[in-house]
Amino acid sequence: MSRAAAAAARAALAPRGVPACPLARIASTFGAVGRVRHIPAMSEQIFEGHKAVSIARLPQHVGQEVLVQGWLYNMRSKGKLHFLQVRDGTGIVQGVVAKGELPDADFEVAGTLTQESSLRVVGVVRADARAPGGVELGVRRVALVHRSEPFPIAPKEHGTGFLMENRHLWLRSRKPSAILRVRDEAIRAIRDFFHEREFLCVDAPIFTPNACEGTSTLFQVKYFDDLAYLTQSGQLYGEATAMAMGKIYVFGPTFRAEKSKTRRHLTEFWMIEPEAAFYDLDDVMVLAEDFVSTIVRRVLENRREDLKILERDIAKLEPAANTPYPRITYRQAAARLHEKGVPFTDGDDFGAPQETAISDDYDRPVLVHRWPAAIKAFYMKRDPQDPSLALGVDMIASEGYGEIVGGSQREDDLKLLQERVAHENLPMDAFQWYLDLRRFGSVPHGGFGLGLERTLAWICGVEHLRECIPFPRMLYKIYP
RNA sequence: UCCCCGAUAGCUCAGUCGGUAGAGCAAGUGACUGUUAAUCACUGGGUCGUAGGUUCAAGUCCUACUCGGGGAGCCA
Repeated sequence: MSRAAAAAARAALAPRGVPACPLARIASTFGAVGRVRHIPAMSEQIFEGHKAVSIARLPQHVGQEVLVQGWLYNMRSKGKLHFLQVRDGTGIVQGVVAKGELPDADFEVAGTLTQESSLRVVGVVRADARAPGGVELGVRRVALVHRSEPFPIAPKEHGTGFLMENRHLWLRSRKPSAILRVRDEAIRAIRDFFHEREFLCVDAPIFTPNACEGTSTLFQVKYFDDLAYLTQSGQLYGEATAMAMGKIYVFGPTFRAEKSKTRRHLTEFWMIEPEAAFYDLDDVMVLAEDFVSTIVRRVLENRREDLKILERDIAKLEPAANTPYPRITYRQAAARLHEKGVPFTDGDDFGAPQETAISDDYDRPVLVHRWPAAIKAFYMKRDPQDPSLALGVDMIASEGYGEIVGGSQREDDLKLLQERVAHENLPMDAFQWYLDLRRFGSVPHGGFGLGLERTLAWICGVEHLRECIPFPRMLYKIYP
């Protein structure tokens, strides 16, 4: 179909009173689409002749009479006026219900609405400087879909324990909704980032026959007549796939059964693990800073309103949208800790206080590389300049949010890797397939893992990791 | 596994020296044509986490347990 013919077809199909090309609006919201080769059938919801419009897109419909479908977030009444705060997941808009401007029966219904009642509202979109979102709705019809029972979460202060017990309902509130939208943006930024750089999305298994790194406590499950574990990392499988496809990433859930009871831990979280053949440690570090800065940039570009709802100090986030990120060695970091008087024993891993002290020196995340091999995983390659060091790198987020990336160049020599497996008392048989990767065309390679929820907690500036996933799984907590 | 803190109305909390249970908000009713967590008036609302102990008397003191929160270790 020629471009002109496509335009004509679009014009013919476009409903009255809306712009001729709905795809143009989608393109502007979701990023550029290529040449439009066909016009998809879009699901449209009509009520009494009015087309449903999401609250986020109301500013594009000023002057039009539209349908909004959603839930009552809050209501205030003033005499013969009702102010309905209606939410639909994309935003909140105020509907002004004035007696005389709609059927009396609808006015009466509006007056008796309870919080979180579901409803359809038809009204005229009008720009109003007093409205927080810039527009409000002059209501012409109110149709109750379901009258809500008293809603447990009043627009008031609540404790985190109570809110988490009602997580299925709390998701409807402003802050959780904003975080879910930022999460969606970050996930799409991640997929776009890797696609643009020719990394293929592959999936690693969730059931695994053995502990990947042999260290963490894992969830045990019955696997027919055997035992299996829920994966703690897709990395080893990622390495195998990278030897097949060159550059890949694994994006999936990860499970840890450790009894960590802090705001920085979940038992189920999402991890993104790129792995690339022919990458050395420097390549891994460049990739990591490029990656994290891209996620930050995308959220700043497309989800600024949500960051405002979250009261995020954007000035503190903006430097992280630019590369390069500072890089220091473990030894330099250790020296700096001593300089600052932070308690620390050389050779140890960093705990939360050490991470915070290191990151406080910079306005963006910092990469700490070349760690003592003794405290790092068996698969990390030794530094040829100093075999006591592993070619590993951690990225520590700013403002005390801690480690968000852990990565390394992998050991690609069969003999050395076998020695490491033996030294760590790992089951050699279970690792034969992994060792095969060093038998058949072994190459230098590396990658890292990024914890999605920790990254989101930092970007959103929220205190608790559990707020960054719709239904968090934590120590002893699995409801709702 | 260890350390610290907490549990009183639907929610957030106060409750003095041990002496018969309080507030704000929410809910219900009513008033008000520009409210932004509206305001005002009235109304209803309690097995003080559970079990035991001390005492004439326990929300309050003691012990154990349960649940929740924070942290250490471990990790992303």
